[in-house]
Amino acid sequence: MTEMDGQVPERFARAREAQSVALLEDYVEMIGDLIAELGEARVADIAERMGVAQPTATKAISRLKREGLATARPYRGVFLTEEGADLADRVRARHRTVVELLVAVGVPEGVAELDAEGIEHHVSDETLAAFEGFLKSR
Amino acid sequence: MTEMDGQVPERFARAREAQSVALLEDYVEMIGDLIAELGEARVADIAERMGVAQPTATKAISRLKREGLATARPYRGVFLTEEGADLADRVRARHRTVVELLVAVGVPEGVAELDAEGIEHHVSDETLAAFEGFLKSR
DNA sequence: CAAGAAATATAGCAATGGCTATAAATCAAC
DNA sequence: GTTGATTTATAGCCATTGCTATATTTCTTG
Repeated sequence: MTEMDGQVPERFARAREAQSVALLEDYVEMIGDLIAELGEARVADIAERMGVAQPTATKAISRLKREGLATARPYRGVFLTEEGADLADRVRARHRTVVELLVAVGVPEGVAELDAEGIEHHVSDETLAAFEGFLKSR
Repeated sequence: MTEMDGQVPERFARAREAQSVALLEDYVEMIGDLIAELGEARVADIAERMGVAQPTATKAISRLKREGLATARPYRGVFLTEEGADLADRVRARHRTVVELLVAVGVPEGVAELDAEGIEHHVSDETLAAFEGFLKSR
């Protein structure tokens, strides 16, 4: 045990909070990718890439709209708000940094990609800055 | 984009799976800690340390019993099965390694503890091995 | 050992994130 | 421009993980 015992509940609360944001981040990044590649993000494409059924994607998109990250008209494509696009950029950059960090400490490329998907959502700004510093100073 | 585009849905599915196991791991580790410290794990203590209400802890313990990781009789303490104790040991070791790795690449101790709580559940055996190798070879 | 305090369990609610089945809207092609 | 195919939305289900309120059991103490 460490000297931080008193903060244990807060640690878990923080991890839970991060998890609740993770899905939003994944969807926003994916929508950003689709728009960049295809000019628009269709529900069917989003569902396929996320590996979920189409109604699941529709429901997630509703939440994105509620949170002000995306806009969509019924039976039309999905688009990101400025806030959503900013978030997508940050998520993408963080993902790259996490993969690079993992590779830098010896994790095989493919494994790094797989693990980064889960890890990235729990990397705070401070840790991300440390990762960048480490990568630069090698 | 990388050369792994075809596996994107599997990546997310894997991250989701890891998330569903994370809570079990946290509870098992915490119960192990409590037994080591106090000789037994009471529901009230588990709830307090996990930062959740007592019925939430009770419900989680039911799941642990269902999964064969813990045993408990009503109104009595909670104990780990052999499988649960093994899991607790592995989780604890992995947690330490993740914190050490983070510190090794420049993350401040306190931040490392916070972030590790979320990160550790997404660290595969292969990545963990790479972390250990990196730490040893410094 | 009886009563009150403390701990645990249960009931029931909400949000999230899955799913299938089906309805409704759009698109394509004749 | 209709019709059939495709796409999206909706309805309704399940499990999980939280919560509060309340019942029940155990513990403690006079």
